[in-house]
This record gives sequence, C-alpha cells and structure tokens, in this order.
Amino acid sequence: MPQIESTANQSQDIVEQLRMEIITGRLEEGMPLREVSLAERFQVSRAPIREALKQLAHEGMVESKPNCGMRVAPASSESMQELVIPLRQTVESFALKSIFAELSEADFQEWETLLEEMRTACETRDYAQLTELDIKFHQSIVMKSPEQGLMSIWVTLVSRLRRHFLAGFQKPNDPMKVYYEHVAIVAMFRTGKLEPSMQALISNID
Amino acid sequence: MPQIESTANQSQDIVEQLRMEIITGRLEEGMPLREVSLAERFQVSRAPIREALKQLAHEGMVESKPNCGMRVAPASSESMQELVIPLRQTVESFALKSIFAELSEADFQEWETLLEEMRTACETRDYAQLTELDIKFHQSIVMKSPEQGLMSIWVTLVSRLRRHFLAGFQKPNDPMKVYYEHVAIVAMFRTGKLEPSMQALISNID
DNA sequence: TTCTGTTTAATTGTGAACAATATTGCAATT
DNA sequence: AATTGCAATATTGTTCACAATTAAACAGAA
Repeated sequence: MPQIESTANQSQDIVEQLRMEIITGRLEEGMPLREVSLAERFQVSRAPIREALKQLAHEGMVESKPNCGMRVAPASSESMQELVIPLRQTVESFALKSIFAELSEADFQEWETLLEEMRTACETRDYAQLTELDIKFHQSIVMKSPEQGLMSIWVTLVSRLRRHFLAGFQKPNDPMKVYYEHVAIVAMFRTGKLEPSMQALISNID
Repeated sequence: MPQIESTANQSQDIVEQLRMEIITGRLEEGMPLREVSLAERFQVSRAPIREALKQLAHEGMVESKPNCGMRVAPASSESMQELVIPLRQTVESFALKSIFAELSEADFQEWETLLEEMRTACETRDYAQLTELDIKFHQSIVMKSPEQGLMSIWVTLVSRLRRHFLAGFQKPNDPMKVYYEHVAIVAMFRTGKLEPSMQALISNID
C-alpha cells in the first residue's frame, strides 16, 4: 500500500481482515460480497466497505462486475501461477537484499514470535492459521524494505498464488515441515550471509 | 483492472485520463491532487474522484498520506527500475505467448492505426503523445490476453517505469527510432514466429 | 528573534439518501 | 411446456451533508 504513514482507518482494517479470510479460504471462491451485508457485519457505512472492496479487486482477491457486485475471485490458472511464482521470488529477493544489512535484533524478535505461532499452528494442523502466518512472514520482509511501492507489487502477485498456499500445506507427510523451513530461513538470516539467505527464501517460494 | 465487462463508469474514465496525464508528465511529480479541485474539473462529486485516486495510489501513480491528501508520486529509484524492467519483460512475453496463436487481422489493424499515430508523433516531436501511444501499444498486448488479472500486474509495474519512457525518447539522435522499433515488432508478429516476436518485444522494453 | 501553544482553515473520512442499472420472478402468449 | 415481455426487487453508482483529522496561521512569552 502506498501510504506514507499508515494511520488506522476503517477501510484499511477491513481490507486486511477480508484479505486474510480470502487467503485462508474462510471465504470460498465465487462467494458474493454484498456491500450492505458487509456494512452490517463491520458496523460501518457502505463507503469504507466500497473502498475496501475496490482495493481487493485491484489486488485480484475479488472480481467486480459493474452494477452487479463483487465476489471472491476464482483461483488463477496453472499457467498464471507459473508466471507469478518466479516474479514473487524476484521481488522478495530484492526486498531482502535491500534490508539485509540493517537487520536489527528487533526484526529477529518479530520473526521468532511468528515462528512460535507457526509451530503451534503446525502442531494443531490449523492450515488456515498457518497460511496467514506464512503470508505475514514473507510480507514482513517486503514491508521492511524502504523501497516505495514494493508492497503494492508484492500483494498483487501473492493474491494470484493464494490457492497455492493451502494446497501446499496439506500434502506433505511431515506437518512440521513448513515450520522447519522458516526456522532455517531465519537462522540463515542470522548468519549474515546474503546469498545463502536469498537462496533459502527463494526455495521456500514454490 | 479486474472488471469482467467494462461498462463506462465515471471513475474509470477519470482513472485513465489522470493516469495518462501522469505518465506523459503533464502532471508533474509531487503535485497535490485535491479531491474538490478534481471534482470541479471533471464535473462530478467527490466519490468517483476518491475511487479513482485510490486506484491510482495502488498502481503507484500517486502517493497517499492519510487525512492529508494525494500527490503525484515521485519517480521510482534506479534500483527499483532495475527490478521492474525484467518483471515487465516477463509479463509481456507471457501475454504475447498467450495470444499469439489467435491473432486476427483486426488485431493487426488496431496496431497499424497506432503505428500511424506514432509516426506523426515522432515527426512532430510530441513526446507526451509518443509516450501515451507507446504505453497503449504494450497495454493492448496485455489486454488481449484472456488471463484474468494480468492487466493489474502490468499496470502496477508500468507505473514504476513511467519516467523511463519520457527519458528514453528524448535522448536518441534519430527521433523516428521509436516508430521504427514498433513497426519491426508488428512486422515480426505478422511472420507468425513466436520466439523472434518475443525477442523483438523484449528488446523494446529497456 | 525564536520557540511554543492555541486557534483557524483546509482536507480527507464517514454516513445517509437518492438515482441508475442489473437481476429475478411472474404472467401472458404462442 | 417454453419463451418473451414486464414489473418488482435487489444491488451498485452517485450526490450531498457532516465528522474527524491534519496542516497552517497566529499570537504571546522567553
């Protein structure tokens, strides 16, 4: 999001909430999103709801048919995902490179917290929560980058891969695999070696 | 834009107009965009203006400071452009590949028309117009692709390169160069050979 | 003068009513 | 029974009025 300083306004909160519900699959594909229903649910007027939906439409999370309403967008085609995955790898690598030298202990603490939550999500097989945490981890890397507009690009890409997340989690035999992978990533970050860190991050994106 | 069928609504028209004015440099960097002023100019209320500005903000054309208004976003950093150029090449190649087999005479006619306009723009040294036509040419390729959401990604990338256009046009000795390059691209498309066509398209993106 | 705090104005954020458009259901007709 | 036309409903698109927030102007004291 191209906001210079993010003050908490209603529509932004709604965007983040709806985005996560779509990514995690709590809101199924094709489900219509009515402005009045959402307005009642979030206890606000239609205006902030409209803004939120418009933004999600631009991100690719929902589809808009003029005068006919929004609905949760269907998953991207296989070929589309094959296009987007390397794009996402490139963007996140770039983000990591731009922040790597200035990583502080506070950054690592933030990630350690996420890792703990990820561990419990793995243990309880809470795939929706796991998806959310995975997204948040990668998002945090992009968010730390001082490059303006990188986040907008990243969000637009990730929304096309949202199905990829859930699908990827449910197949592996070892349900802790996702957790271990991210532990390895953070550990590699701590070594201070850029190239292997980028490699670890990239290999996690597929 | 993720609209399934594009009916002409006001905010969309405003988006396209403002986007072109920013890309072509008619609206200078840092210039504030006030909702009421724009509402008066376009003879509409603030709501469609707000929607247009929000969309442009997500595309990276304008920056938004909450409760403080929008302004034309400054150009991307050099490193950012170096990131985005190959991304754009990848996206447009993908788009071309997805439409190449079904190109019709109508498509070529559309391009020929653009080429003619491009020629006169080159002859009259109208760099703003030339920028607009260049964008429209590449945009048309992405637009023809049936892949949903490709346009959103493309727009987000191009907005980061908008300075690149104007700068690239004003330097070459031969002012017709831009025209010739696009003529060559379309001619290559007509041969029906995919790989060289993609190469021609890519080489034009730098 | 320079700094600080307060007031004032400008601007965005939100709410609510109205208009325009698309969808749905129903009836009349073939 | 299937189809077409029409009315009723639901939904979005737009306008206007108001609240909340921010930035600027200004006065007063060190």
